[in-house]
Amino acid sequence: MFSIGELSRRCGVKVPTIRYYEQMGLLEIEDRSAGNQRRYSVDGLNRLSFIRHSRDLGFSIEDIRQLLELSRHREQPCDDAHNIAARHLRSVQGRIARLQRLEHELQRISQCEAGSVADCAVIETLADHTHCDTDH
Amino acid sequence: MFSIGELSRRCGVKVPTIRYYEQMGLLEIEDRSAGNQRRYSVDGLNRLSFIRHSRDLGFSIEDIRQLLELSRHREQPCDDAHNIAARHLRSVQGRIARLQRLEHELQRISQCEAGSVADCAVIETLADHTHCDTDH
DNA sequence: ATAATCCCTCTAGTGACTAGAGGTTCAAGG
DNA sequence: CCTTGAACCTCTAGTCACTAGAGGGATTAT
Repeated sequence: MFSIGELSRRCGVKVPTIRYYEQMGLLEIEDRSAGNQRRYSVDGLNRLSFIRHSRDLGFSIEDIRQLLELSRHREQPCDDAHNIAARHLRSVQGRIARLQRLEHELQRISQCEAGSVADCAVIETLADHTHCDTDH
Repeated sequence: MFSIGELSRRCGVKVPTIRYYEQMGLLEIEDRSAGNQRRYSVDGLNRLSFIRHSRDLGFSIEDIRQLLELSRHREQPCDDAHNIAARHLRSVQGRIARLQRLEHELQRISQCEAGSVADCAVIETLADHTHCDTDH
């Protein structure tokens, strides 16, 4: 049995975050000490690792709730899991594309060699969208 | 003089968002109608365009506050503006790099051809970090 | 027994909005 | 001039995934 602090150290998830996941219904407390402190088994540890890893990969709490539910039914088809992952992948790709457009524009306007605000491309471009290369 | 609704249409910023920018101290109201409604001049329109464009480029409200302040002093050197833009560019690049690692990993685990949860790479990988290629 | 560390619950704050309640003002048509 | 409907006003609360802090109780090592 682990205390919440031990679980925290083993999974690399902060203590208040563990309590937050519990509140969100991702992680049940299996037991309490006589003095009302949370006690976890290796099951809890595995479940929290799953949650942490999913969060690292950018899945939302809601996605994780569904993925956890799916993972409990080992004989079911895994299409739903694939759909969740595919949707998330598309969202990540969309964000990358958008950020790359921003990167391009920021690089361009950062090349300004002006000395004063009056001629500065950064300020100028922000004030007037027509100075931009791409949409964003 | 424009009403807040006109400003909204011209700048493509929603009405509550304009009021939010005002509350954040980015946009002052220049005038009010007899019945207490906001009235803006072309100055307000330019300022809101600046704000909107900066937001489109991903600058934070705090960054925009500083950029707006800088843009008022046309004779000052523009090093500060460049620093803000450069810092933001680095942050965008960092986010791109991280998202690309996620993309890679999500693509990899999405290639799973298993039919059931028991053998599904998506679920498997989430449960066990050692199945990953890269850090994230 | 005591001190240090851990843990408990509860509330509120973050950023950049968005939604809604409940009421007032404006502009156009009759 | 009067009515109607759209637009406007302020204020509060909700979003997401945490994080910080207050004010207390439990556990563990000495």
